[in-house]
Amino acid sequence: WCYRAEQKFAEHMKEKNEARSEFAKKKSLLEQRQYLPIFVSIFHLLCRRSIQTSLFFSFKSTILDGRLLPDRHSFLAIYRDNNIVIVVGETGSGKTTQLTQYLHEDGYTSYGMVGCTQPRRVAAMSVAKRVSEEIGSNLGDEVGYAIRFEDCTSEKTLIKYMTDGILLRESLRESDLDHYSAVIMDEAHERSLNTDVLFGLLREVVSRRTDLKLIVTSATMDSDKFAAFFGNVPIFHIPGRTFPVDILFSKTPQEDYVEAAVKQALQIHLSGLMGDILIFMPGQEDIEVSDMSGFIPLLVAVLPIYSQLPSDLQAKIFQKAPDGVRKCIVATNIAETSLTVDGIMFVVDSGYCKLKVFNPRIGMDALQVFPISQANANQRSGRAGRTGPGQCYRLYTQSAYKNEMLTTTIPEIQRTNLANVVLLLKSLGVQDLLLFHFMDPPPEDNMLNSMYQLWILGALDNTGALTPTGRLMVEFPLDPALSKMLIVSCDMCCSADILIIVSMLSVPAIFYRPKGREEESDQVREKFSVPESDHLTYLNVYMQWKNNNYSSIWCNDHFIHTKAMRKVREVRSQLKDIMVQQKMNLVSCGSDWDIIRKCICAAYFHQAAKLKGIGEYVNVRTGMPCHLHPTSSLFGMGYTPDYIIYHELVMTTKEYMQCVTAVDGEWLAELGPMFYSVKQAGKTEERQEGSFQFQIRAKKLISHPSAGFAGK
DNA sequence: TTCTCGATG
Repeated sequence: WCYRAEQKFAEHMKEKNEARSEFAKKKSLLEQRQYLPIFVSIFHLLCRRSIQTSLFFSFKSTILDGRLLPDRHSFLAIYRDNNIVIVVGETGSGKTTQLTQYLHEDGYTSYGMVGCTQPRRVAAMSVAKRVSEEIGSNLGDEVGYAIRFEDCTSEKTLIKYMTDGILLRESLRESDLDHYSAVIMDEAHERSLNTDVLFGLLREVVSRRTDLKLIVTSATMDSDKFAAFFGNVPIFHIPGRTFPVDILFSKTPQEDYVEAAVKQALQIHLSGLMGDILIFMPGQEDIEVSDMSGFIPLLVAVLPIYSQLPSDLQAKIFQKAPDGVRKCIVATNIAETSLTVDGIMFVVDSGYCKLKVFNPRIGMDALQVFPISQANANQRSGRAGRTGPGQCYRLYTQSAYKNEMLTTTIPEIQRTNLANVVLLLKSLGVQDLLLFHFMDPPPEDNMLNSMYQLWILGALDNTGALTPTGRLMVEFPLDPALSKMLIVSCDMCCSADILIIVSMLSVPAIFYRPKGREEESDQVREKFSVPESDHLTYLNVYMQWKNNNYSSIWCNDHFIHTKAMRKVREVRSQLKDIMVQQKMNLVSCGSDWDIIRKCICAAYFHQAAKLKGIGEYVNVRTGMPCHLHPTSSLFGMGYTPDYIIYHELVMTTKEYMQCVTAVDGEWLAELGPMFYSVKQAGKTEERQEGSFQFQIRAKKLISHPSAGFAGK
């Protein structure tokens, strides 16, 4: 009974509604709601302190009545007495759709909205749609949602679903969140960057506003930690409805996880058991390399899925395979949380994932393969138990799981560049960032480095306070250096052009390089190439796309991701609105591309490299060798400028600079005087014309500002 | 001469 209910409820999350379940057709929405575990089952309350009394009464009344009362009553009773509650809601418990409605039904929406945050946009949209149907109103009236680029709420809205990033932005405008009577932070156990910042902020807001209620959802394993962080608050457990999954560990460690995964999938297939297979791999490359050719005569549809895959190919994993054909989906961790495929009976888990880790000391990201955490492993195996009992084959030993894996993944806030977080907190008036209450504080090094970077960009002054430039930078949903570039471009009269470049840089992967057609796509890409700059190459691509009426056919013909370009246009339009609002003028410099390069230099002078040898560069400040990425316009051309700036430094197989632009040495000294000085070199034999030659040297900083504002 | 895990504003 339980299993069937879960199966049916899974239906409502599907984007396409044509296959509405019989359950959904027969039962009214109210009846469906009452089937949910959150409504009918007993809450297991691990209570603390004074909460015990109120819990006692609510359970007592349950028993007195002689039947199981819907435990929403005991939940609401506890909630009335506590400003913050942790809810452990397992998959299929109904917490996401029901908690908001309970609060609404209990009168909380009479003095403000009930807000519910989600880490992902699709979730915010689809849940809002479902809840508006349950309440019986049009989406956008009583129940609405807000995500970037789309605000589907009105003055009537009482229940608002949104991404956590939106709530964070709202707190900039209204730091006490006065519009809300209650906030539910859903999927908080995923610990997104925004969630972690909101944790610290909301903890303060609740202490200031005694009428604001907060619910934080968590996974079982970190509920105690969450409760402690918010001040020993009560924890509710709501059971879920999923099918049992057999977990099978590898007896010995696997050396080659790709090969092991393929073998395991074949073995499952030959076992004669029915059901689709989902394989978790760390990255796109492993997925493409996975040689499933042994499957072809055996009636298996091998389907790759990763975020960079064009959407028409992505859609294939949701299509029903022909009769008698088994689907074998090979996925990155996109299939862990972001998308759900029904009918998976077998999961094969490589035990690895790719993560970006930031090294503040050298300002470099590294994209590395790491063992997954136990939480990841459980999430992956759970994917086999959504529509029936399943099996999960883990390509690692039980001892590796127990002894080598972390219980949970290191939260993003501890492994990312914090410049944006620091800027946001500064603008929210947080004086001493090192004392800000993070659940898991980021490394101090990282915080100081981010403050330093903001000082370089002129967003913070010598005392660590926000400057007018910094205040303007916060307005943009961009990384600080990109905001800075946009602001500077107004004075340099190339804002319309920089606006496009900034928008292009805000979107991943413009160029598409399909397997088997690498050379062909490289040749097409070269046609867009501006020899001295990848930034200008991007501008060129956008202008040509615009001249071709933003055509998607044109994109396909030129190996350009249509989806990415559409997003560029959306971002551009949003940024333009903010510029208009901030009274920043929009002007193009036409074909004077030197101005554009100088403008880029004004915001990125801190990421400069100097030519050393043929096609080899070293970082001007650190002396560290770094390489042009083979996708760069400057790569392999005869043209090797003395100085370049880079947008990003990523360590993969080597230290690669991604997106570079040639700059004049004098610009570096002019725009980044805290780093560079111009030194007049003596005439040397090799140099002709006797002209001054400039040597840009990294200058030792006279005063390191972090010393000044570490404590303040 | 390489490849970008996943999300967000």
